[in-house]
Amino acid sequence: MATTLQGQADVRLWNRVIALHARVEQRLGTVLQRQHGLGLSEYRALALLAEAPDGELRMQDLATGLGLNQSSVTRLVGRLNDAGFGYRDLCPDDRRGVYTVITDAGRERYLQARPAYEEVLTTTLDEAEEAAEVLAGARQSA
Amino acid sequence: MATTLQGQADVRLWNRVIALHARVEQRLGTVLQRQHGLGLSEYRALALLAEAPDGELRMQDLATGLGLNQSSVTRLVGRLNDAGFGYRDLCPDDRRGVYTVITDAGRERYLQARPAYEEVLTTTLDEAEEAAEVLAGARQSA
DNA sequence: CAAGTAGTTGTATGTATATGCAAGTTCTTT
DNA sequence: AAAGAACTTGCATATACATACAACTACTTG
Repeated sequence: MATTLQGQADVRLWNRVIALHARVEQRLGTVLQRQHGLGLSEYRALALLAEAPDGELRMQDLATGLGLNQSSVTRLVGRLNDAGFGYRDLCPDDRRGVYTVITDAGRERYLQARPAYEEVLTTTLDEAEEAAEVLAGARQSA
Repeated sequence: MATTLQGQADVRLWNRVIALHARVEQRLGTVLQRQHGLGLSEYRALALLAEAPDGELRMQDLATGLGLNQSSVTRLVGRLNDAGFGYRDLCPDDRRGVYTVITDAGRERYLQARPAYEEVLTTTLDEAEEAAEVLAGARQSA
């Protein structure tokens, strides 16, 4: 129950991960929203779908792939639907299952947004020299 | 505007950071909430306050320290207030400023929760062998 | 074998909440 | 007096948790 040395080292390490994560995600979100009208989760869902075979995934797979709740994915896919970036399709062999399929418009928007995403990411990681340190991981060495 | 090699490498790296972040934060949040009745942001705010000189910080400093918005901090501090873990105090030299001061109850709850926080963190990082990889940072080497 | 029953899995919906953005208020500084 | 800073408040929204429902699976019982 006492706080261990390893524990405290992990806390410090994790604090830096959190800070880096917050900064990067915030910037990515802002740029995607302002320049491409896409939320971060929506962008990532499109990315997963675009790279999936036949451009379709089941809700569950999207959920785990995005690190989101199943209910969150239901709503996320709803938004993609409303925006015309995807549509639902029934699973023929398991009628409980639902596929989300990316549309051409979805693919197009994804491809339009991708360069901005990558650029912001690279820039921000470069900028945070700390990133090198953090990712260099002082963990095992503690 | 094209997607660069560095860009794609960064995307893959970042995807792993995101996944690790989601897993760790989710577990930390669950344990703190269930076992200690504390949200993750509240716990971290208490941690910052507990370690600050005189146990007090200005809203701004809390905001940047937590990676949160000013408005979010206003409400977060409101919750700490309601829970009896902190209170507001006016800044004598700049009457726009507001200090949030941690109470004894706040310190106590923080100290109670800390071992769980550290243990979950260490366990989850250990568990994710991937973490070693991720934190080993394949960034510059790409 | 057919039909019913129990338990599990895949999604969707109701509801609560934490967060962000934009605008407003009070104080400071130049 | 004007500009800016620190905080608060109104509002919108994305997310999580609990719950509900439909479909599938495995047994049991007639």
